[in-house]
Amino acid sequence: METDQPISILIADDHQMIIDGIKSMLSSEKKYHVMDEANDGQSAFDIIARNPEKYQILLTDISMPIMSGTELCKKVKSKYPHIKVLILSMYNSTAVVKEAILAEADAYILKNTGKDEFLTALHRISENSTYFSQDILPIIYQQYQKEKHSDIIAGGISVREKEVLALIVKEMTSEEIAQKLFISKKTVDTHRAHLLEKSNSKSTIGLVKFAIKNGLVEL
Amino acid sequence: METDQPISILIADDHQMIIDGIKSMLSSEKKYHVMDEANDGQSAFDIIARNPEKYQILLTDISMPIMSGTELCKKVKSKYPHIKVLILSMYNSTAVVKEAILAEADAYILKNTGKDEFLTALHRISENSTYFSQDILPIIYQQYQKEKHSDIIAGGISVREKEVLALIVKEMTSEEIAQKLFISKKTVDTHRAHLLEKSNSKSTIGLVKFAIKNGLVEL
DNA sequence: TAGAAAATCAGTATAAATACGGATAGATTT
DNA sequence: AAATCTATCCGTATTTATACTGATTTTCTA
Repeated sequence: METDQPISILIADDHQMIIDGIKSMLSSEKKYHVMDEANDGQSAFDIIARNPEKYQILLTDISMPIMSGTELCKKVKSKYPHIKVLILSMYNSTAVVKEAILAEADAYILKNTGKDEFLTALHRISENSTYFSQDILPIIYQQYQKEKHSDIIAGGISVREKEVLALIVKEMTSEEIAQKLFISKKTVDTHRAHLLEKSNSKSTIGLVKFAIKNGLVEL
Repeated sequence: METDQPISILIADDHQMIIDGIKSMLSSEKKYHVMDEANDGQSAFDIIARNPEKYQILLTDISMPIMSGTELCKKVKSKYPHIKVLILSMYNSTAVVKEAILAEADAYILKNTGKDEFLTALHRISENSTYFSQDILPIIYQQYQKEKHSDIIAGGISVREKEVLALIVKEMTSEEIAQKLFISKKTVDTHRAHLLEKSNSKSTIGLVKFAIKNGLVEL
């Protein structure tokens, strides 16, 4: 199937410039063809759902509004396993990489890598192989397997903790968060303590940076 | 001079993919030619300093390591005023736009704008005109003129305040910051209060987000 | 040179976050 | 069945941050 007609690609990125850049980059490569594009995870998923057989490769950013790249990857991989997913990320952090692996991404590259590596990644996943940016290889061969709980995400942070973290980043106090989630302020404090540990932060400030770096929240 | 030989461009961006994307986008436009590239502000400046006449347009990202895009813009504009500067930004905030204007940028566009707008911006600055992304036009025609103090940056934040902010984002307490800057903790608290006002934040969390959004710190 | 703004410092008070040291119930894994 | 992990809760104490109302010096600029 790689011989005559080009491999069709769907790009999901909230930065139009990245999309246009990639399209231009690929315009000279007749092996690939960018069929459609989306600016958030949900639209990307909808586009695929409308005609799943149309796409062979999904090229997605990590941090996008409405639905993140990793969530999109998970959903696509579970419903349309024939689609290869290449994740593009701004940051090179253990947590995000692990999340991408757990989402069963086929390739993961950083946005600060060049055209060559990008094309290599595309070639590899077209051959049913995988490609992970060189910088993150050490991370992969660690014990990510044992953390394969569906309810554990970036850096061992639970869904509940993530929920609390999102509200913290929204400048809410423990008191306010407690009310919003119908739990005690003490419980929120405990979550905070665990978040501080898991993110190796000294204070809430570190927490905010952690959340942003790991794409757990929208800036 | 626009007639025969292409207009030479220098790109500064710490994301190689953006550089390659832009290069691909411009490869079909024979009017422009990307001569060189840099991954941070300092290298970009060095490259220009080595041969200032070689470049007609500087295309730079806002947030870059070592030297930011706006700083780069200021330095280039003061030493080599013949070079037109187009600033590429991730975020569309009043503060950043104002900073870009004060840095005398010729064009300012967002990374989520498409190829067309990008080319329009290039054409405009080639004709000694300016181009500012449509979304930010209202901001421009406000009283940015009266804030034209060289020591005032993003959102009316002074250099000292910016200094304090940078340390806050590094998870330092007021006490620690006071020691580091050889001032009283009370002074640091005052700076904090002013920063909270100017960034419209309820707490330090908002301050951190503000700093990141406006490229005042490296994440 | 008068006025504005920045940078410095102070007191007092409250609110919020962090650090301890616990505890319990439920789910999952080994 | 035992161990582990999550999510929930409590008390006490300390540290940090924020709010409010001041003030002084310097620096720049209109």
